[in-house]
Amino acid sequence: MHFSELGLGPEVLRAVEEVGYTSPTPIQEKAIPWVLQGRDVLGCAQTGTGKTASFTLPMIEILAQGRAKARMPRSLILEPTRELAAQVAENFELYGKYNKLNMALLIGGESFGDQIKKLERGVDVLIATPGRMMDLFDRGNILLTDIKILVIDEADRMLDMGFIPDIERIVGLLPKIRQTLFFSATMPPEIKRLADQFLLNPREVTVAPPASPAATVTQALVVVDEMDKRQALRHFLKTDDVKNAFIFCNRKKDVATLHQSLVKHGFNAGALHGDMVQSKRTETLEAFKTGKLDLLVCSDVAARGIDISGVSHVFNFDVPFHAEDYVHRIGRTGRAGKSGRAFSIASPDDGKLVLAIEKLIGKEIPRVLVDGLESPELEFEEGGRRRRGRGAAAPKKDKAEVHRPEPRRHQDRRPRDQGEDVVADSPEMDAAPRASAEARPPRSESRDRRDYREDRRGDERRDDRRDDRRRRREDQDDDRTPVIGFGDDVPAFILRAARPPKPAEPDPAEPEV
DNA sequence: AAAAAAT
Repeated sequence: MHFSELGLGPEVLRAVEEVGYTSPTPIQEKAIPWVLQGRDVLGCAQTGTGKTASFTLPMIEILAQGRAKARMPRSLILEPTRELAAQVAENFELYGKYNKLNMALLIGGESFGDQIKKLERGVDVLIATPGRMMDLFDRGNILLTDIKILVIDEADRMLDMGFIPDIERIVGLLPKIRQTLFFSATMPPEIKRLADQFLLNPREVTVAPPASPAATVTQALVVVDEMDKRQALRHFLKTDDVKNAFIFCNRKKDVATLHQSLVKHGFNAGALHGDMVQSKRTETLEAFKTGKLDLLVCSDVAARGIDISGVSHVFNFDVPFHAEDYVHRIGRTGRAGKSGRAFSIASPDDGKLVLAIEKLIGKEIPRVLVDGLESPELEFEEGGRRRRGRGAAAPKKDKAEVHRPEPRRHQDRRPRDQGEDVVADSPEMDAAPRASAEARPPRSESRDRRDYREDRRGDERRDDRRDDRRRRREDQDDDRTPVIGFGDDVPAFILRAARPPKPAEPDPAEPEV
């Protein structure tokens, strides 16, 4: 199947060709002809399937005829997050290169002025998040009477985010005669109801979810005490050949503190969450995309849909609250047939969350150990009583067998504070051999621990048991090589540890347009 | 529980 067989015009085809794609993905192949015929489409597809181009390409084609009048856009695309909206806008720019279409991106956090100016000039394509869209409408800057095509993207996520009332209101303002394209990764009853309400005799297009990340992404999980999480993360960052990575936190404030901590440790990291100024969000994401930033510490704002090719790792600094988010997060790597690695850092309290994830993905996430860090067992609450178990398996006696040599090309990217010229603020716990814990001046204490304690200042729930453990650890011999030891139950992972396995399915590598 | 989205 070739793009030229879908009924797209020469301008669009030329743009597609220049980007380097020759054959459409399944959803593009199925949906584009229907869209071109003016039919409503109900698309059941996730990001990563080429979904975006399945509506942008035919829309460019359709909108190439005719011209927009001032304030009367001819099409409207609704997206759940600002970043996704921006991504769709880029898509239009890319493929609309040879069709002169006017486009406006209406998202919050950016000045009204420019957006209003564009609307005044007349736009063919309006790409918006619901809040800003309604705001501008209520101010009288948009007339929706000329909308010919409506796209509702990621409907299930809109539902999760509580946007459905907004969406219903917006759709109520549109002409009844129009073409509607409705996409959702899942079809729960509430979404089905919406689809019935918005669509007229739609063609249903369903594509299998892209090879589940569970198959294309090598996963591992470490259980450490809450206060050791940063050190565990840094260990992975330095020893696992990390080219670039998403690092997910559950809370915005933790995104900020972890980001600061990583920067202090010399990592080239940026931060992204929904409370940041939009200009910073855009700038940071762009820097990460173009490789100016190696690491992106982020909240779940970036968990879904964000498409950056060639991300080598995903780290869950926190185990996500919702199991589905785990799948979305690790799906940021291992894209387009490439391999990816995902490490999750759990604290003992995360037992239930880990179980939920393993149930969802249908397998156990291989446990790993970080040398030098104690790995407590996961705890599960059951009927008020605590049951423990299924943490990491006991470390292997024979370390040599599972020893992974300290890598190599990371050395040059490594924070400068490693080694002898350790300065006062220098944090790395293992940086230099030291005497006993008692003999050490307080400032050589790990920064993490200080930060951690500062975070918890005033929090009386300090756990003496932990202090004991900590002392024991600090007394340990210090000239150890950081190694990941693997639990007994995961021999396959050990064998492949140095090189991620090929995806289970030799992915046909359908180019995503 | 948290995060997302309008100011």
